[in-house]
Amino acid sequence: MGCKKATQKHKKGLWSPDEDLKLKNHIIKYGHGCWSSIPLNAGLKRNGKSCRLRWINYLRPGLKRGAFSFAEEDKILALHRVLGNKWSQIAHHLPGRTDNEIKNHWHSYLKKRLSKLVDAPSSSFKSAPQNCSFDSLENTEASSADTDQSIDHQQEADKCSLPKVLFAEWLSLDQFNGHNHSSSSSTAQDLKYSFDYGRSNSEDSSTHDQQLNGEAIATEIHTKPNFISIDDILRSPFGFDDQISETGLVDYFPGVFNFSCDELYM
DNA sequence: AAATAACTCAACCGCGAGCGA
DNA sequence: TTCGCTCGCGGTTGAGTTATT
Repeated sequence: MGCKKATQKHKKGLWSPDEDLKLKNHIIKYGHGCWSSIPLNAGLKRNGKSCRLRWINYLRPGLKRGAFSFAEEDKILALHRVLGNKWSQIAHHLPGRTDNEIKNHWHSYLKKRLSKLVDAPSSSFKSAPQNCSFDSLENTEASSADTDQSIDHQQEADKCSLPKVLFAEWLSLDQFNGHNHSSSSSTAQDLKYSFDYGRSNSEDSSTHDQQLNGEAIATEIHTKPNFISIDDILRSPFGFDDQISETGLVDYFPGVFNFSCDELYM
C-alpha cells in the first residue's frame, strides 16, 4: 500500500513521555496515515501496531480517564449481555472510553459484580444485568441516578473515584481543549479536569463543578448528555465522534486523517 | 517492616478481514 | 485466484501497585 516499512528492531514495553510526545506531535501535524510508517517518520523505535494502540488507548483526544460511573458500568453490563465480548462495539456507545479500558474493567471488576448478582439476585442493584436488554438499558441512566440507588454504590464510588494522573493527560489537555494558558495555569486546569473525570460523571458532577472553578473544561467536550436512549445509541455507531465534532478535530489537527502515505512522505 | 497475595491496566500477540497487485 | 500487506479486534501477559497477613 505504499507504506514505508521500518526494518529496525522494535522497542517494547512502556512508553516514555518523550515517545508519547513524538507520536502525538507527528499525528497532530500529519495525521496518522498508515500506521506502519509512523514509527519511521516520527523517529520512534516502535512498530506501527504499537503506535496505533498507544494513540487509540492513551493519546487520542477526548479520552476519559478515571473511574467508571455506575451508569457507565450498567451500560457496559447491558451491552455485554447483548453484544458479548465485542469490546470495540461496546466502546462505541461509551464516549471517551476505549475497548481496552472497558475490557480491563470488565475482567477486573464487572465480571465479579455480575457473578455476585447472579449469586445474590436480591442484591441492592436495581438494574440487575441478568434482566438487561436493550429496553432495560434505556433506563440505566434513570436507575443509576436514583437517590436510593444504594449506599453500596456511593461507597464503592468513593473508594475508586480518584483517577491516576498520567503524563499523557498533561501533555494533551491544553492543546485539545484549545486553551492557551501559561504552563502553570494549564497544569492546574488539567489536574482539575482529570479529577472531574475521575468522579462519577452522572451523579455528582454538577454539584462538584459548582465547587470548583474552571468547570467549562469538563463540560466543553461533553456538549451532549452523557446518556442517551438506547435507540439513539444503536442508530449511531459513531457515538465517540459526538464528543469531538469533525470540525473540531480539523481545528485541532491541521493534518488530514487517513490520507495516503505516499502523499505524506513523498 | 517484610513477605506475599490480589488486583489493575498498559502493552503484546495472534488471528481474521479487507484491500490492492 | 492467490499472495502479501495493513489494520482492527479480542485474548492474554506481566510489571507495577495496593492490600493483607
